[in-house]
Amino acid sequence: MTTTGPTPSTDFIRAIILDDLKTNKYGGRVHTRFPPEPNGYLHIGHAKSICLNFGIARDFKGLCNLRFDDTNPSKEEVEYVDSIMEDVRWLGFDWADRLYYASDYFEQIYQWAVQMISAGKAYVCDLTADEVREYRGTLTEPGRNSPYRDRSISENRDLFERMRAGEFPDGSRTLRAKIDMASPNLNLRDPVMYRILHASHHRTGDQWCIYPTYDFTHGQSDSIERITHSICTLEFENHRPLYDWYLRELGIYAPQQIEFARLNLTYTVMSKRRLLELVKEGFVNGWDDPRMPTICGLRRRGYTPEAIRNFCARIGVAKMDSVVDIGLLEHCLREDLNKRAQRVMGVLRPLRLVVDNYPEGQVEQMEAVNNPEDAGMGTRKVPFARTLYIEQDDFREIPPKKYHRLTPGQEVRLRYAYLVRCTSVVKDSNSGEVAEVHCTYDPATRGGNTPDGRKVKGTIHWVSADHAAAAEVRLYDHLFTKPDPDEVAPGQDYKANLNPSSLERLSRCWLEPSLKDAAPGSRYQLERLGYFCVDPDSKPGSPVLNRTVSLVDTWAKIEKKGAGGGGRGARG
RNA sequence: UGGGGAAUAGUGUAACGGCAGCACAAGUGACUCUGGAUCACUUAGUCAAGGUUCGAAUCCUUGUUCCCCAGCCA
Repeated sequence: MTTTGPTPSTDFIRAIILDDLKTNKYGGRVHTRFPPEPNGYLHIGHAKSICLNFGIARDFKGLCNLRFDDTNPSKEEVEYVDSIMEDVRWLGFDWADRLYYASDYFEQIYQWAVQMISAGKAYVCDLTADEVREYRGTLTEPGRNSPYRDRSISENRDLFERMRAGEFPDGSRTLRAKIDMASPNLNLRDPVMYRILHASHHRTGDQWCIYPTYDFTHGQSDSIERITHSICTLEFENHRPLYDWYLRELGIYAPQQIEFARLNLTYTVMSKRRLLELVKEGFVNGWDDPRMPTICGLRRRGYTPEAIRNFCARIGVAKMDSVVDIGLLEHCLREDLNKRAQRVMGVLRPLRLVVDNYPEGQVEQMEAVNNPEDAGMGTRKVPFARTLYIEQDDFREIPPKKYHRLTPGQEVRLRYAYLVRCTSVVKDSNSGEVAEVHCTYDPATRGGNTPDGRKVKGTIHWVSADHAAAAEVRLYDHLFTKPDPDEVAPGQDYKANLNPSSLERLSRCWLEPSLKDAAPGSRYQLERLGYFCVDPDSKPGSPVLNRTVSLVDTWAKIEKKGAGGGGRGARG
């Protein structure tokens, strides 16, 4: 906090904690928890919560638990708990030996339910789900008491015991809190505490056929773990009075719940329901599809934990519903990758370039800088020869205004190699498209230097045709075409805004030879193109690259602005 | 039409009765062997109307808009 750089101002939650520390509210303790339900993969929204909870523990020298809120056996699976642990760890956080499951507390929670019954604060209700809804009333009308509300304590105890023993079918009865059917807060209209569910639980197996609801579990779990600050999202604000009521009636330790606004991002969706739908209906290739906002998707895309953590620090924490520009996430990514990614050359859409006056069969090893931002990363050799590939975009027979690249008569620099001047083009006899470009080089400019001090506006990348490694490159764009995917015509849903070109596969790309056996997961900057990472689909000798994010493209902006004037792409 | 929340540049977020600041985005220029990076500069804001005060984004009143709640989901 007292070191260099702008001091991040404390968010409203840290302000509360600071204050609690001052008043010694929890004896100087700060103990938070990250409580996911294992019913899906973690996404960038969870990362915000993870950074908040673990970050607070780190900042205040406190602790943060990982606890699975696994109270609904019908939706939860081990696959999800494994992935959640992997993702939290990958993000750089450690719960040490404090891994908990709400299901570990089932017996205690059951005993608390019995205690509530004995105190006359809970009853077994025989109403069906539909009837419960009817009796609940509406937003503006009070509800009515259940006809089973005044059962005797002993009858309630007996019935609840028999619920546990499995005597009743699913949905036939519930245990309900006896609070107030006229409460303006619907959560307080005799909420369900236990439901009958003959389902196998991922941890407790068939030990139980009744399961506590989240509402009757969450506060108590926090209480058992002596959580001081129970941080959750806004939609649980209405539930806080209920949690407080349970804790007070039970007479047990009560943490302080603080709600913050969940993260929303432009051009994507964040709800688990929707992400599941995209996976199940095949709109993406699994939870770790690089287009997904899931942590594993971002990881496969090439995101770094540092970039995600930095993003979470920059978006702040508040109670206002908001939508963060995905451009900020991309900015944080570029900022991190710029510092650490090794530079290499690769051509995505190849166009043959023949250097006519370069000796046939000659090969020179050109020295290239690995990272201009970090001299410590050293240099490497890149082979140069007579026949090269350059990017189709880097040649125009009829150049638009301000075009600095290769064009008949104009000189450009081949990065780290030589200055060349285009002399002629060869066109495909059928399509009429440019198939090959011929040029001559200036031997005095070896390494890309200009001994005579002459200025060259354009520098383009290249690979030697005989030495390059063939690769597949996958380009990604936003998953949705609109910043707000919910902006649809009547009768349509968010899927109508799915971006049909969110994935583009280029199968005939050429990379400099050093990338031939690049390890999956490693990240590079392909100069002038963007940041890429090696996908697990790669086979030895045939790499597959994902474009993590493009470089800021000033030329594209200029070209777009001048639209209507400049000629279109050479590749059509 | 019940209850609970929230409103500050295009976006996100500070300022806690005392000069409305920062970041991203956008724009302009410098520099450059990546049209990258970097640097400099510019545009742009307190939901509205009243009130209290020497002084209001901040306190009070009224209004407006948006979000959440009628799962035996979390």
